[in-house]
Amino acid sequence: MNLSQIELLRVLQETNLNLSKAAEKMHIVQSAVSRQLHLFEAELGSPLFERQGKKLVGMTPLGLRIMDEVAAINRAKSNIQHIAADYLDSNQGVLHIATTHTQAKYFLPVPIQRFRTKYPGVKIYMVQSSPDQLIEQLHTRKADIAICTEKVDQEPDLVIETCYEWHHALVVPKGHPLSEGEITLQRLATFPVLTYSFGFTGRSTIESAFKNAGLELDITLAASDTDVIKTYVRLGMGVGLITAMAYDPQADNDLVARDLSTIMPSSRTKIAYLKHNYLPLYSQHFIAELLLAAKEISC
Amino acid sequence: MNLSQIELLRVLQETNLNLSKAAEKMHIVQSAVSRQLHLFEAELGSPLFERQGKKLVGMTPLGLRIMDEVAAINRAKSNIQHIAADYLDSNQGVLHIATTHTQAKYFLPVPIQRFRTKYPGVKIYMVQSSPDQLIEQLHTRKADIAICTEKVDQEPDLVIETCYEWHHALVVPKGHPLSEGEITLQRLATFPVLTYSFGFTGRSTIESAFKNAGLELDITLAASDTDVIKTYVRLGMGVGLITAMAYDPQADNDLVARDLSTIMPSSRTKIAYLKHNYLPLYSQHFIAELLLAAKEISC
DNA sequence: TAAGGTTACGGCGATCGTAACGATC
DNA sequence: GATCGTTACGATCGCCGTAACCTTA
Repeated sequence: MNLSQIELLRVLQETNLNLSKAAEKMHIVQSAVSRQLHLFEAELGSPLFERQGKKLVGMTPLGLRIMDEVAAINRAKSNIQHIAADYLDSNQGVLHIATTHTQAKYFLPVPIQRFRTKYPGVKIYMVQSSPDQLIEQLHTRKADIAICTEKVDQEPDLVIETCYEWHHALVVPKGHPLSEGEITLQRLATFPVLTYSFGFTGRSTIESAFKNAGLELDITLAASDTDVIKTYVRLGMGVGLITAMAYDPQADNDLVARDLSTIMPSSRTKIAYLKHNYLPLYSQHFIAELLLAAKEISC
Repeated sequence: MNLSQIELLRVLQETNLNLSKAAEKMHIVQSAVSRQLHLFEAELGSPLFERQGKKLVGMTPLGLRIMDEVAAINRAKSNIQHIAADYLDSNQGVLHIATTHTQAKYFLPVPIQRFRTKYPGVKIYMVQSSPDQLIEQLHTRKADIAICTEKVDQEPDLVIETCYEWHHALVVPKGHPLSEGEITLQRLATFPVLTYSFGFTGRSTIESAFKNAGLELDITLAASDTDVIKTYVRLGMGVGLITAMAYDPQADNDLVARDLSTIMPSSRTKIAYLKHNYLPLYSQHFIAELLLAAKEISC
């Protein structure tokens, strides 16, 4: 048994058990991969893969059971490398942040800018994706840290820290009936609503708020992007329900924002990362920076 | 990085950072070990060991941090091998049981005999040791399963299952004053006591029982071995406090046993094994056998 | 001087790449 | 015939063992 055989098992999983693709990923010829797999299976004494003819079509129960251990080894190996690299120079490296458009545009700019001045040697990659894919990004190690609002509870293997709490706001064009007077869910429900797509930025809290009040919600347009929503609000297509921090008093001075914190439950944006995965010092500092920025928002 | 380098780090720890000893353990020459260590340190970019001259005298912070990952890799690697071996033939293998004399003599015979008839191909090794060393035996992998009564709570990395609950009994020669009448702690305390050595077989519950009653305990002789205690009871050196199951009505018919369950708290014997360590099927069955035998005792 | 560690060098074996072949769609 | 996997063979590179040397108790 050796580490490249362990690595091979991981790569095979990522390539749908395709030896040729795996060989390519590992920068060796396909025949070498084939041989190593056979050698490994021979060493263990039983096959790890189900085969149809020569093609790999699945894993044996033994293979499946062993993949857990394989994952543990690969994780630890990569941790060793990262810890050592971090120890050599904790001021440079790469940081992959998976998040949604809203966070990237309205929350992250400040903490990221501060982080960059402290760690100019760290390259930052933003991996934008939909909320339900964020966790997947962590597991496939395309991202080191995910920042998300929905669906991240009760995931084992993940560390989840609450980042900040926020409310939705209503945005309407100046002069719109809802720009004045008391806002209630009942009153809101009489207008067509523009808000986030399903799964995005607290959409679920909006739905449950209306559902609990026994009201029907008429969502005319759903977007994953606050700016799109604002654009259509400006066109008079309806009233916008967006996260309060996405309202910019200067840029959006043609719109009126109304606080909804009294009639809508709050949402929580969280930071998530893999439990057994080593985070370099700069990543830990980045998280600290996020939490600091979050505190400032709350004030 | 390769697996033998990882293995080397583990062996170095076990040999007090002695390269020559490590080489011997790994069945290669010392120069090879030296080279591999240097290569590994070079690959990581920083030393893992503190050196005085050429001697290794300790680990760097980096080295210490990395040892956790090294342990994880070695664990997973060994798990892979065991899982595969188990899958090949779950009816043979080796089972190391760490336990104390009392368990080995009075509790284990029945479950072990039953286990042997089911798994004649499994070799059983009894690792007798003192209770405070039992856990050490697990961590150093000299034992797969430990059976013990004291000091096994709140160990992380260990799975602990309660096996059975038992009480102490008093044994005295026939005709002894305590062979009749009500037994109280007060009355007991007026006699010299023979019982287990510190740390053994519920010794601590005996002590606390007397202490809570404000009584001084006069322990004339302490042994780790019930048979030694019985021998000295026969010689009239005092009254014996032993585990109830160690009294054999036939073999010990010259002694009288008195139940102490009403005046002495019960003790719990537990089964312990490493958390991230794969236990072969037969080991799992052995544990089931233990729990079954424990149930029968309780009846 | 013994014990522990490093370095140089030669040989052997593991593993790779090339290449030809086999199977399956 | 294109894709995917296996097998044979020669070449290379890594790693071990021998051995000479260095350092410190």
